[in-house]
Amino acid sequence: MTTESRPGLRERKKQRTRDAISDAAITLFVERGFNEVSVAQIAEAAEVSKRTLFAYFPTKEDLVVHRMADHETESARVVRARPAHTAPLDALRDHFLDGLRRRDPITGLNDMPQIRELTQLIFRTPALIDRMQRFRAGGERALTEALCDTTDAPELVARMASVQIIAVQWALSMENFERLISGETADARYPDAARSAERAFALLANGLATVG
Amino acid sequence: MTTESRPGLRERKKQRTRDAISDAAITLFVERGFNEVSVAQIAEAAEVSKRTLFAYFPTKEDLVVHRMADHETESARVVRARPAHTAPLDALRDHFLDGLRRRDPITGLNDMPQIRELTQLIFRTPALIDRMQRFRAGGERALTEALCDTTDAPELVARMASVQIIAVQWALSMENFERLISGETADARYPDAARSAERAFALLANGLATVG
DNA sequence: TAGATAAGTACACCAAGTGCAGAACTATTC
DNA sequence: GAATAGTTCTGCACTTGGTGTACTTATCTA
Repeated sequence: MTTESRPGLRERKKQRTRDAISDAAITLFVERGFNEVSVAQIAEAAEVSKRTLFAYFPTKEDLVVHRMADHETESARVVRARPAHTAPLDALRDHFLDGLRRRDPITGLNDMPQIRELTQLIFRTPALIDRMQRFRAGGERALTEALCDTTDAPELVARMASVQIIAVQWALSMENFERLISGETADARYPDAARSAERAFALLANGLATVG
Repeated sequence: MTTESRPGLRERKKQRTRDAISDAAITLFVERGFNEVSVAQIAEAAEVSKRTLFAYFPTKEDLVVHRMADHETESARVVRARPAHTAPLDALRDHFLDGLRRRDPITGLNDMPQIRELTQLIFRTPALIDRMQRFRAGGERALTEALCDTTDAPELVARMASVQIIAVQWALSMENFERLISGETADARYPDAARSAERAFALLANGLATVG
């Protein structure tokens, strides 16, 4: 009756429940603000018990930020998957620029209403910003390892390079977020965003001494 | 009876109360761990009501991290106060190296028992790490402004330089913290710490392209 | 269809943090 | 130096995030 590749009913139900909870949460948060909605209200809206909600998401913050979890190790993956004879930094720059072109939400350059609302929610809520920073730390660790494994740079250099790169990517994304929040469209912002990214990566490559 | 410069009894009492609460908190936290001590117990140990405790410190985390608040704008101050014809990055490097020599706790290179214990407490407690990151964001903003005000670098460059610098300083301090936590003494660590810092700042100045 | 196993629920509980009304204290003024 | 105005502190009730537990209900397997 069920094909061999399809997960069982149990797994499908779990996924549906998980989505129901997350959707209810984000809808309510966007509507009324993170602190103005209680987890009890979310559980009620998703038609599950509070206890079940916490079985799927360990904290209230995770109801929102779990959607970003995939991106945690993105930079590390890009470095590992880069073509031979390509410098890590070049691969990362190209990937970021491609993200801008594709309007990847992670670059801050996506102005679709749902994504914009989610972004604003996060940036208006200190507790959520804090939580995002934890992903950043994880991303730094993963990138450091990727650099160590795929280049012959000493560990200190890998660590420093990695924190610099993540910091710059983060700052570029933040800048784009802010512009979009203040009303600019993604298409209008794109040319400057791309130029900024190119300059920022050039700065990473060539060093701060070049600007006095 | 009181000299004109001395604050009134009320102010002095406030300061004493504040110190009593903070001291009680840190003593208990170090003894038993952040999550194993409730604010009610801290209030009791400091002989104030829970309500008074929250009048002085807005959250449980602030009981610990308020001691770091002064350092938030340290980098910005260093840049603003640097001698004429000195590059910001040089001033910051010299300041960091001087911090290492002085065993400034902020560099992670102080192994006095009290400071070591406090450091370990923070790094063992995710909630406290999160809170520390908020200082970092403030430090980045302040440094960006300082760079804009005292150099003719465009704002994008100032922003990127600032997040890179703060990221590197943070990573260097973390490295020192970890070494000391794993048993090394500050004096034993010092030579490597200084060399690492010099290399890291050189990397900032010369760029990542220099290392493939 | 029986029974093992996993998911979900109800309920009681703890801790962080807030609002409020009044008590205790400090500063000021006559 | 007593009245009083202004702060700080307290006690208490309350909300909310999060956990432990014993129990029910649903899915899977044989």
